[in-house]
Amino acid sequence: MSEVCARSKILEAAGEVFAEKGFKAATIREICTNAGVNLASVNYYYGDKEQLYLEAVKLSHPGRLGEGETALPEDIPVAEKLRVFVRGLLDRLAKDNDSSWQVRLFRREIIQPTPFCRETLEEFFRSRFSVLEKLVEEILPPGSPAWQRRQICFSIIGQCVYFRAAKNVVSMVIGDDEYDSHYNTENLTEHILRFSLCSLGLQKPFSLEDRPLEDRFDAEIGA
Amino acid sequence: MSEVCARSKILEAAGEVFAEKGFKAATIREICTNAGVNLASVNYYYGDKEQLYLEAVKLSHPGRLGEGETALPEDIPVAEKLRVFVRGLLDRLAKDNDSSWQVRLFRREIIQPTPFCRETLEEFFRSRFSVLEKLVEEILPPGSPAWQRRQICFSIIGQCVYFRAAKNVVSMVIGDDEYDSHYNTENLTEHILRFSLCSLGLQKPFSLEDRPLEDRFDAEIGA
DNA sequence: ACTTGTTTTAAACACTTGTTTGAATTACGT
DNA sequence: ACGTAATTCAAACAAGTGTTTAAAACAAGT
Repeated sequence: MSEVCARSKILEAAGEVFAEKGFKAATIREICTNAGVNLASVNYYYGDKEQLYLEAVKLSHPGRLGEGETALPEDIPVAEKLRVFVRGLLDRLAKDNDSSWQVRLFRREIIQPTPFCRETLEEFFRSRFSVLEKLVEEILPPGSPAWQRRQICFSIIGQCVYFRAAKNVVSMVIGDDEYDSHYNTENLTEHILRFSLCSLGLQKPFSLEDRPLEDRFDAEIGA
Repeated sequence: MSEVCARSKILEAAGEVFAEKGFKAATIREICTNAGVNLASVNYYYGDKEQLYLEAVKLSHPGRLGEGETALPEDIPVAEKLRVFVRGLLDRLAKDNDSSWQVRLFRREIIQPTPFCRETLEEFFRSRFSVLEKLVEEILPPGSPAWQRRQICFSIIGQCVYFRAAKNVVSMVIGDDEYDSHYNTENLTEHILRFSLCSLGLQKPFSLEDRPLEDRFDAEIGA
């Protein structure tokens, strides 16, 4: 198609294949075929497969992209900020994502980090996590311990990741119909947000009245 | 050590190696070496690698083991039942588990199912899920839609799976010290249980008083 | 002791993988 | 046009994989 040099053609094809199959299952032969270059070109331009993968992941880093999603709107209620965060994360993790390989490859690294680019990912995780942590800190009472705050953050993140990563398991249990109708990004955002806001006391719990009180609030847990 | 036939020696060694490295990365050569049998024995006794894996997974199925953890105690409050469920799941998913390869191999299949034994797993998932679903049904108001109930179930399961499966990410963000002190099975059980019970209205939310009310309950979400 | 069927063995096969090689081709400055 | 460097290419290499083979060793029945 485009008249670009072989080096970038390789990287483009490699990103696509790596995003599709992962590091191990992707083969240099397929990458070179798709790129329309000779088999030896990968080693000529990038040294070996591992360095090629690292270059691809570096290019997939959202910091390098102009997505600028790390900044949350300022002048909205904290619950709304949380919704933006949850939807953003779900979007990024969306399985049926026909977006660029950068997004898909980076999602791969989020869900199953390879040992090659640990530091590249670590920086991303920390920065994203701190956004959520500040958000939860706004909600929790001032005296709350930091470890508890972080556990809550991971509970929120965990739901997002699980719903996306375990699509197979979910649809295996509930069937494809219900999955299609209740597990798109919109549905999941609302559910996870509500589930989490209830815990945080910003929304009424799923079950409030119309239940007998004898077995309510009587689990001797925590405080 | 023990004087058993080659067939079972292979299965034993295979279970160990499969649990450690997964299907793809495990090699027949390593299995046979560990079992102390000839390389060709796997194909002689089991046909091929795939069938051997399937036999190992079948043997790892908790239904086949005498663990009998599917039955929850009857005469305890529903919140306690949920705790038993959560702890049981966390136990089964525990990363640093020096237990038998059966448990570790089955955990592997739970987190990353291989296409080989889909039906074997499907039965397990459904049965376990229905236990949790009945439990949640007890808590929710009678009119609640089924899809919502199931979403809640997956939110609970998702937390358990994520905290266990994403240990690398978690400790990468918060450091090993905090992980060791606040993310063992006991801590996680209490946290996930509380986070979930809050949502379900069986426990007071993390934040109730001592916060300004202006940004509380004002997210126009759900009902 | 001989036969028959089962198990074990070493070797090879067929295939895929990442990587290297050395010659052929191209690009480009002089 | 020439010469040098960069690039491309087909081919092979080396290591690893699951699998097959055919002969050897063994066990058991008669």
